[in-house]
Amino acid sequence: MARPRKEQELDIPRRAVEETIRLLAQQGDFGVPLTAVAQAVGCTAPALYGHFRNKNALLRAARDEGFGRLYNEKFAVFEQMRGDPFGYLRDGSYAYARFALENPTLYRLMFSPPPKLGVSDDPWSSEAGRQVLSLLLTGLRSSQEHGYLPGADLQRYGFMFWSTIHGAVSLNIQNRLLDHAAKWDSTQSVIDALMEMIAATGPAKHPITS
Amino acid sequence: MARPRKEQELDIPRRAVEETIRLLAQQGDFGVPLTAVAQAVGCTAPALYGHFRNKNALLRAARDEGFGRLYNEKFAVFEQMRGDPFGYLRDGSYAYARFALENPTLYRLMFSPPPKLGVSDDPWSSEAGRQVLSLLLTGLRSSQEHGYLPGADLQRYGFMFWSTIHGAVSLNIQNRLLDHAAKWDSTQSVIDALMEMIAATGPAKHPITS
DNA sequence: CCAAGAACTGAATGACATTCAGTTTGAGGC
DNA sequence: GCCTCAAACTGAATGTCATTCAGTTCTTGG
Repeated sequence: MARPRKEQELDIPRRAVEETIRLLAQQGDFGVPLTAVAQAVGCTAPALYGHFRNKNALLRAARDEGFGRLYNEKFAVFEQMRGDPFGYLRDGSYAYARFALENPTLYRLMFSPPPKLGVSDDPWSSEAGRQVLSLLLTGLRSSQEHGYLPGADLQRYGFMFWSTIHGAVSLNIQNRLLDHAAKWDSTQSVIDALMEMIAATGPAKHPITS
Repeated sequence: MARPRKEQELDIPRRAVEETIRLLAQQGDFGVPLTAVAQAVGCTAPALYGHFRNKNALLRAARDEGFGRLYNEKFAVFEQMRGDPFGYLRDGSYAYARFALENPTLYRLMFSPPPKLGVSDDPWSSEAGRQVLSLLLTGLRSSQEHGYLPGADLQRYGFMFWSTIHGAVSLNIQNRLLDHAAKWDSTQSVIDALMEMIAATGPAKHPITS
């Protein structure tokens, strides 16, 4: 058996990424054997080398796919929330956190990749992350136009905003003493506190204390 | 050559941890070969198994040592800042950020360890992290006694505070497009913004805008 | 001085990633 | 329909570690 017949042809690149993400979640670790991916796809390990330079390239592809999925989820919320930038900031953050907590290993691959992935060597790899950030900045800019964060340096606040949520999500993912619900509550509490602070700067529609 | 003579006896456990941390920093990756650690220590790889159950145990020890060093640095600032809780929060955060940016790989090992380390299986492993957090909470409590954050839920704000700094540090460590100075500036900016927010809740000694 | 055990070492073993030569199939030219 | 070639794989190495184990050499208590 060598080259497969047309009927059995399978879209290895796409399926490999898909299965890698699935195995990443299943094993909770980046150390997924290429052999396991190949088996899940239905080919042998060397066959993957026809589509990816090496294992790192496959993980990079999975990472990019992760950014794509995260962007899509955030973008869906964005579309749904047109006209309510404050609501977008809140629900977009929830969506972000939910994605992270539901795909912890993929999230770790996206934001704490092992340096050997050579992520920074590839100009495309940070591009997806930048898109996610730009979505946040758009939300902040709109919020500012609606009276929130008057006079604030959005670049600066945007990074702080992202840092807070990324930090909360990371710490909660890492803390294995908490179950899923507890992680979510803890993360949501941080997001809510953040939103309260922003609300406090706004046109006084949202009261500071409940 | 088998058992070493007393003169050549070397404190393998301590030296192994030390060299592991050094190699971690040098290689910028958790994938430090045990052989390399052994060579740096001056013994063979199997000799390490007399002191650590396996490589993960060695990495856990390095991680604990990292928490110890971080705690020491924060504690030094704490002692130095007695009577100025707001100053402690600021300088303690700087110390935390400096530690993270100067030991990026060790920091990653401490806060984004590969799950296979089995970190959560060991009740001691989170203890050190908890001490660092309790130092922060003490700072917040003192700040509250001095008039800042009136009525705030410290547990909640403490976690948010930590999340923000951890997030900023993590994102900056990960961004390889920035050089060391730029990472530091970016992180400091986040800390300053955070401190401004806390100052704004205080006894009006610290003006909100510069 | 001796026995027992401590502390290592060198030589396997085993899991993977990665490479390579060889095989089979799809497609285009005739 | 047949032939040739490149594409797409496969099975069998190779190399890099982590980990184990049997065997060797010190140290120490008697």
